[in-house]
Amino acid sequence: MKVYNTITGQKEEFKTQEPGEVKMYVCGLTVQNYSHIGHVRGAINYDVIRRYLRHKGYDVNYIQNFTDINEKIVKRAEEEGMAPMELAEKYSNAYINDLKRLNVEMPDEFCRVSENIDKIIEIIETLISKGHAYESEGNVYFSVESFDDYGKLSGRNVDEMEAGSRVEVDENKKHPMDFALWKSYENDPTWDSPWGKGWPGWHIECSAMSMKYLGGSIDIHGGGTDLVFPHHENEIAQSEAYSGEKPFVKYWLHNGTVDMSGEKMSKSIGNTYWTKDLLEDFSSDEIRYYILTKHYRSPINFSIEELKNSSRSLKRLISTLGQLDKVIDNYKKNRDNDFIQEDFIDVIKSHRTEFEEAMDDDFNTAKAISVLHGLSKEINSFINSSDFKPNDNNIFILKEARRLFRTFADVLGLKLEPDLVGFEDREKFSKIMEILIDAREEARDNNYYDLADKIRDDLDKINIRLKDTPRGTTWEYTGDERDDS
RNA sequence: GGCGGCGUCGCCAAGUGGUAAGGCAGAGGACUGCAAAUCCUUUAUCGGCGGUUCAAAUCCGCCCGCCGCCUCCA
Repeated sequence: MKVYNTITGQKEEFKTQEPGEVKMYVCGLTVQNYSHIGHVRGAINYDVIRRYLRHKGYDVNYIQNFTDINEKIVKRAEEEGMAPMELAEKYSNAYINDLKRLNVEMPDEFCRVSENIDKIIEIIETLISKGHAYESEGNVYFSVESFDDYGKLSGRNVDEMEAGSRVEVDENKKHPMDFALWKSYENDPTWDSPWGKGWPGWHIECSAMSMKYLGGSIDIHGGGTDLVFPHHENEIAQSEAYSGEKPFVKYWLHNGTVDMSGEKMSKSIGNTYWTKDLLEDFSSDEIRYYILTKHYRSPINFSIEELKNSSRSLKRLISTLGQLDKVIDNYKKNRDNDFIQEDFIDVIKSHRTEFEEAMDDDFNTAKAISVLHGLSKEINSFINSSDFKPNDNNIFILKEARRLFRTFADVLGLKLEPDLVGFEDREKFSKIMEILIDAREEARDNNYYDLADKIRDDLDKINIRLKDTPRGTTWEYTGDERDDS
């Protein structure tokens, strides 16, 4: 398995420090507002990476943080008229809810800055005693000049950067690139520290928490590409200066951002798509599928139009699985085993290999999904071929195919279930459909096509589509048809 | 100005040296009472120019266009 490592700029063979175990830390978000499609894109990318690592047999320990205290949270709390910690609680819960609705598995642990102040203080104290940090007016700064490797992740050189060219340099800093480990702050919420009341700087939290929850050196550290500098660069500096252990992180993974019509989506531009709103109109499968048909490192130029387009592609997979279920579930014991297509087993096996090869190559979900489409086509051909007969052998083969299909879907976190909104009592509903289909069958047998077509057309209007197949009529709920206008 | 990325069929998108995956949309055909679904067939030489090579979308150089980071950001 190969993984693209930001720090080397290359795909590297993936080897964990402890055989069979992966220590993975992903930067979460500052819980100051609802999550948007960009946040969730990362969450889905890392969710799939985690699922795939587990599929490969790794035991994955996955930690994600919440930044629950900083200037922005305080500001937002004022706007919403609540206490900062209350606001953080509100939006972290909202985020967790978004993740659940998107079928994103929960991390093994969510860690919060506010709960780890002790560890942060301990690290800062050590950094000061080692000469990597200094205190000034109640603030503590990390000295970038004290750390020779500074810039190794983002490929920057301290001297060449125009620090302060766009932002005023804090006069307490010895070097313009120095960054805060501890910030002096008077009003609540604050924590006591050897340097007075205040709170941690932004970058130190991830160093502290990844070390505390996962141990010294970790295998995978993920986040958006917009975190490479300065956040992750600073994390490396702090962590390695603190522990003396290198590397702090073995593989740095960065997912691309979600842009809006060529512009980066951001709150300041106001072109944000909130996750909760998207979930009103699209299923978790539709959102995940859309995201996963693009490589995790590529930027996504988001548009509703494209999301709809990719939904049509997703439907194809759902439909295949639906057919598979029907053929298998309707099968009744049968001794007629003369049609056996042994080589279909090989077809299934080769798709398994292809899928894994795609995922082994830096989690190429786009390619993996195309393998799924290939398998879908094979299954459809098999089931719909004129000489297909559901007998013991063929049903056995189809069950294998279904199992593989499901396995792939699970790795991608796709449910591939038909949209049944409004049909909660499905069993009863199915019986009603049977009655309708029978009645229409009879109409057709007697050449009452007008009536038969009326039944079909009327059902279509309420998003139920009938399909006349060689083995009888089936129905499916097509979901709310969305206008493309 | 510095660092990084991108430009592949109408649209989305894989593909990092061996002669262009897949999906959507389109066209033709099979199936159907007609449909739908499904299946089959069909549509590109890879932003431009030059170079390296037996061989390049893939490597190198230059140019054009777009974007991200350098400030909080997933």
